[in-house]
Amino acid sequence: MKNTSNLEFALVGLLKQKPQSGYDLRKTFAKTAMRHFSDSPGSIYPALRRLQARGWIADAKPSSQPEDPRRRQVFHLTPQGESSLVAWLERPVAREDVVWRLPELMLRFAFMDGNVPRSTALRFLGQFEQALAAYAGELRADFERSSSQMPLNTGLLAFQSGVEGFEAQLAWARHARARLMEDSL
Amino acid sequence: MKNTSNLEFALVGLLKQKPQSGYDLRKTFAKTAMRHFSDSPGSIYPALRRLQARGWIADAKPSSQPEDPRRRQVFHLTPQGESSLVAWLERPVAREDVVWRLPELMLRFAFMDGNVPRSTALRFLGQFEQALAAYAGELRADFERSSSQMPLNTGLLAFQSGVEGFEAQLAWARHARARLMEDSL
DNA sequence: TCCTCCATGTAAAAGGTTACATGATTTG
DNA sequence: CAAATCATGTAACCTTTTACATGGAGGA
Repeated sequence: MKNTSNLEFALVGLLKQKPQSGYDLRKTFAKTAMRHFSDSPGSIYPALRRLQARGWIADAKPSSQPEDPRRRQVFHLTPQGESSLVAWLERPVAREDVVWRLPELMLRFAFMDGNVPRSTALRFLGQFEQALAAYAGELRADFERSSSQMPLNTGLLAFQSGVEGFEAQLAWARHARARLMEDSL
Repeated sequence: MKNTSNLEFALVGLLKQKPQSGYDLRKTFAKTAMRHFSDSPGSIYPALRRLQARGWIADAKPSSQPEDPRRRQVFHLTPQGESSLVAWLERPVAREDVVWRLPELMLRFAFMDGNVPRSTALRFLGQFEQALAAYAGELRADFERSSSQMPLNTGLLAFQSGVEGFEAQLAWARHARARLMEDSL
């Protein structure tokens, strides 16, 4: 079984919350906090078909004659799709994920509530913090070394922005874990 | 003329600093602060050829018989490549760039020193701050509204992370502008 | 009637990932 | 001499972007 793109997991996560049509999903991408996903039909409709071909989603319509194929088509998650979603949410957080796939990690975290227990989200944040602290530490050390070796320039400043991005993410993770823990009391 | 990918501009920027081979560039991507670019040969060598075909870069070798084509091939920027690089660096910062193309903006900023005057970098940061402040403000308002309408959940926390990422970027931009201004005295 | 929104699709093009392949040179 | 590194490439595959296309429904 081949890899699943962030877009595909986003679709699966949204369909888990509520069965809906491709058009509904496009509107969600266009208007809500998930706006950094493209809402172009050329990405979403093919992605839905791939998921359907894999058996992760299905449409409600019985296979009666399709009449007008241009009619609203509501998809829902299959049991297989559900278990794939949960398996994805439960994956451990590796260092490489933090370096190369931060958006995917955040997408996973966003979909945890309602699909896996809070304990899973807390475990996720713990692993996330660890990996992030390690990587951000390395970057910071690298940056300080470079800083002392050359005069100020825009390349250095851009590097600093990258380091601070990871540090901000780390601060968020610590805060989020604290919030979730007090929320569970 | 078609669009140029971030990878291609990264190659152009590095070649402006110093003529070098594809292998050298791969090492740079593998080991320096530009490590979030892939160092796979399957991306870099084809990109170099596209740039060569466009006339932005050229190799030093005269067109003598190529003997062993597996020999080190050092590329340098052509005048056309240089002016394309500068034109890219000088583009105004639009709101959509901030929303959709933050990595490209940071890449541009990183390559400014040595290629355009400091005043261009300062103008860039000014426009960047404005667009970023506006967008981060919208996101923050959106987030506060959502926060007050529903109980705490991981989706909300993930959203918060996104907002804070933009806010951190904004804080960096203000700081960077101050640093560059005092550096110019 | 005209325009906008609903709702779904296709086609072409391009870029990147992964995996594989080749052979020279340097290092232990 | 063997292994690692230098150095460049190809091929298949896949996703995404962009642009175009189709029609129904509802409101001004």
